[in-house]
Amino acid sequence: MTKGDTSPPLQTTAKLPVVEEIAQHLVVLIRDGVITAGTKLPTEHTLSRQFGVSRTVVREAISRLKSDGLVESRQGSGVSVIPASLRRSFKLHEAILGRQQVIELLELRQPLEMASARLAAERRTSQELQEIVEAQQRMNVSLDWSDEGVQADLDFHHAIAKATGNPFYADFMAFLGGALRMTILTARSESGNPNIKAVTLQEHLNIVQAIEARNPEAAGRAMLLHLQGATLRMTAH
Amino acid sequence: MTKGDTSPPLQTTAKLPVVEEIAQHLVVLIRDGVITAGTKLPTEHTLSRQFGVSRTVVREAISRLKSDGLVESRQGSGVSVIPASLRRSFKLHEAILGRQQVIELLELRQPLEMASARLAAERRTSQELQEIVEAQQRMNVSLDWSDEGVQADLDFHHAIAKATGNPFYADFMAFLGGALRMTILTARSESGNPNIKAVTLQEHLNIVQAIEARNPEAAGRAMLLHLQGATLRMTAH
DNA sequence: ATCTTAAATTTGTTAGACAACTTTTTGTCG
DNA sequence: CGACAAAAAGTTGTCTAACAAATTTAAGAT
Repeated sequence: MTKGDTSPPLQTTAKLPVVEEIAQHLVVLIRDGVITAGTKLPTEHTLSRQFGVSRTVVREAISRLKSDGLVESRQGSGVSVIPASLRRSFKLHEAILGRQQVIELLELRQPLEMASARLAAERRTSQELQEIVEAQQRMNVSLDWSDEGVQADLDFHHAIAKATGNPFYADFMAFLGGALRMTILTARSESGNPNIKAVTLQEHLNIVQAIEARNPEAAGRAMLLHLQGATLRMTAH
Repeated sequence: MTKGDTSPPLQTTAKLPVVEEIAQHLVVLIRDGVITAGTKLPTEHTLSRQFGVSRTVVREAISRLKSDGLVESRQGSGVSVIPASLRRSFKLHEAILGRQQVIELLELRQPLEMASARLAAERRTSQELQEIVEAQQRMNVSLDWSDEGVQADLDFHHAIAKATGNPFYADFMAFLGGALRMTILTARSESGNPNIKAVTLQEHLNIVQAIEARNPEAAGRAMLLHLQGATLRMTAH
């Protein structure tokens, strides 16, 4: 008879770790301007007593804020809040995205993917083109429309982003792809339409051909068509 | 007396904190695939001995990785690496950007700013328009071409991003603006050309008018012109 | 061999201590 | 009284030790 299996303490929400809770609490305090930029946080001792936890836990929470560039600590002085938007971190607050958020994220992705395709068409080397084709083919042979197929799809877009020669494109596309991965997976599993795969492959082929021909305009246009189609397939419940 | 007058540059390397160093080391291990996704990290005790630091430090480092969604820890089991691209964090590794990185970051920003302007022209409310105009005017009255002028400039772009109604645009633009802030500041201080300000203000005015007229095409075009000009001013040392 | 139970691992959290550094206070001298 | 130097207090950085909680592994009994 384990003790923690029943009767959730129903105090807040769930059993989310103490450190995470405190970190989030501090983030809210900073974001809402309760703790103005430039001023200092309460001391670790104070926060420790205030939250009823040990200093270690407080330090781990603050360490996360430092990692995100939200605060800066100087030994002997204290922990000061860094001016409003100098955070060098962009993160999704929740791991799982709601429907509205997926739409918004796709709306952010669209212009980036188009620019990515255009730049790739301009700058791609033969080696980078080969990697794009390889991902395309791997998606082609994936019989089942599930995990590895989605992975090949994401790799396809990532390969294009890498072909821009701009590492920020590559990194950010990988980030966005990871965030949308689950959504893509569920969307495809729910709609059992086998026709979708053929359509997607044709759209991909158009993009590849434009990049191969070093035609930025055509590449951007083909990517736009692909994304519009994909968005419909993903968001039309 | 300003705070930055001390701290002579005799550090250059050995200054970075222990926790940060270890965290970065672990990130590299994961990114380079030395520790495969799905497998577990060495135990905290092992890492502690391996790095020659206490378990507290190791825990703080791991806590940062957890915050970025890179790893997941289960009490009693261990710390397992989360599948490659499920990280819900996009961050700049270095706080200070080199010249090449600035160019690349601007290249990433351009299509986003254009899309932002287009969407803002479509969806902006009168209140959001007012905020854009307010930032524009604040930039106008800022006599000196320094800190608050740059802040108003960033606020201008941020206000446009907020007017898209898409919070991801707003957040990401704030993030990019913060990253480029220093570069903008130094670029403007170095080139003492007072004509630049008039040009920039005129470019901003064109954008505002297009958004006010709810003309997405014109807004995107005006933003493109503005960014191309700004890029030249920033990168042509 | 299978199930149950105990022991060993491993992370989560707490407590206290000392070092390194900064800020504040105090003491001294001009 | 004011300025400067030294001492004291405060704060973050790191370490050690310990226990709690959860999981995994090993041992034991039927």
